[in-house]
Amino acid sequence: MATGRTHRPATRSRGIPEATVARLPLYLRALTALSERSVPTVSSEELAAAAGVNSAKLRKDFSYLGSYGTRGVGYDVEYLVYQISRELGLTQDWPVVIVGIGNLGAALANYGGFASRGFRIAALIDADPAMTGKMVAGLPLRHTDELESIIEDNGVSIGVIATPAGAAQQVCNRLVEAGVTSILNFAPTVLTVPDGVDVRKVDLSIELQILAFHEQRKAGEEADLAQPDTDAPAAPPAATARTVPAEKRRPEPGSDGDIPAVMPA
Amino acid sequence: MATGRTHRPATRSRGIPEATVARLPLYLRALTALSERSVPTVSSEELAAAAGVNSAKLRKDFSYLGSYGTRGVGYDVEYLVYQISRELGLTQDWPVVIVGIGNLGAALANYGGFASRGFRIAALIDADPAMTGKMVAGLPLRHTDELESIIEDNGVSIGVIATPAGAAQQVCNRLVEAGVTSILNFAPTVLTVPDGVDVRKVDLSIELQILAFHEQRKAGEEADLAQPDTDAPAAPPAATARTVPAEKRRPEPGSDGDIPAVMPA
DNA sequence: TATTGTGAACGCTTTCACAGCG
DNA sequence: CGCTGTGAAAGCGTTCACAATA
Repeated sequence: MATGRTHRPATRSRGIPEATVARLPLYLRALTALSERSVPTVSSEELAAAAGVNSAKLRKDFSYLGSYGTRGVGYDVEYLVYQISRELGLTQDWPVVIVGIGNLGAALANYGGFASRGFRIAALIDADPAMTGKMVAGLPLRHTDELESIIEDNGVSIGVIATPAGAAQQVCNRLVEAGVTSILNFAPTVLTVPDGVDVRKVDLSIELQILAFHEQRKAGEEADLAQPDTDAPAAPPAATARTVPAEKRRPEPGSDGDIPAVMPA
Repeated sequence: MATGRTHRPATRSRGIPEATVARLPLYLRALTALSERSVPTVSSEELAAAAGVNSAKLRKDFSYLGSYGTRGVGYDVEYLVYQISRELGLTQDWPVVIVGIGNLGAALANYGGFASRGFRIAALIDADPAMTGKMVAGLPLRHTDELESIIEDNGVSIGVIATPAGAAQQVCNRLVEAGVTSILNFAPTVLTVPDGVDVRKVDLSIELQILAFHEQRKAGEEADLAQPDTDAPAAPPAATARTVPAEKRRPEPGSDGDIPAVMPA
């Protein structure tokens, strides 16, 4: 690198590692905050701290975009904001639809992060006819029947699925059929899509379970040799079926109200 | 492995790769579905398909837990459900608090995935005094003042932060101070925590930005040599500050209502 | 025979450490 | 001198392909 900067720093984009792409939004956020405080330049060390990564990683990441820094000085904040925004495709307008306006869908519609940075909610779509026309986040709910026309009319290529698990695949199919090629899935299901369609999933229950794993680890380290195999079945792998010792949750008097148990775990 | 199965398949847990841990909940979900359909055994191929991974990966993952399968047959569904549940720490009760009951917090409180699998909402906490006592998901909202006592009284070690970005670090500090050691963060900020505290973040805006990157890629591949550098500033890295070409979003007549623009990107 | 369990190869990601340069 | 940019090394994670075995 260093030498030979050709005339197109633009489509040098070929082959930015996925791990780097996933961090660019983080850097962008930190840079935006600096920009708002009118900080003109920032070192890799400072920016890395703000983004919660280490500086070597950050420098390596930026090296995939080009040589945008100045040795001995750091990075120009505004310039980097622009370059990263462009790299991420945020200098253009991305109409999105949100399908499934329950608690979560409504939260998403009201979430500022969607409206900012080039994302624009083209429509909120729900299957419940009784909800059609109701206003959420300033937008009228549209019925699922209109899904295809909404997508085509608005040139929507990004869809957000916030339906119950059972409806997700079907909604997904219709989105893809209508032309959506990127999907953000909040429903706790594995979606099957054709090649060329990207799916990212956000799964609250999975995140909690990962935390529980580590939490258990911590607890186990203290007591260590405790936990002499609770009442675990030492059943031979392919013998009589073993059942989880049923619900052994203590419902803690007075705090287990009517929490819906959808069991999407 | 194979040979020498010692008496404690239990705390063989040492050193399960993080990537594997992150997939265990996925397998568990697929297995639970099979269990509900009373399917007795499943092959790595079938289970992998249901979980959306390839079978080699699944077998490797399971190999870290122990030899729970039967060659020529497959895995006993119930037995695996139990083993994975135990590995993840889901056979015990995990009281959690959710802090910040806005749109998102309420959605989380109502989300079935929280209530299932050993997670129990110990309390919903919000800073707004006007909200205190209001019922959400069958639980009364508690005021932030009670945060410490709630955590101590209930032995809460997992906290969910769904506050605005500005309040997140402060809430986090109080949670950690009171004894929480695992945090699921929905606020778009980097949280700083002491060693020994786990943080996982869920960031809607980041996921969308990653999708936008790939989406842009796809579009670029079609038109390819098009996009001759929109109006990009070829500014020398450390020269005069470059500003993003201001808002060039077309507000698409009639659809840019009062969407809050919090800009947490 | 069908399918698991796993060494070994491969590829991606992170980290190191320092040359290059303003 | 200070800080970026980057080869090279180290560390993980995935995939291959096949020996082990119920």
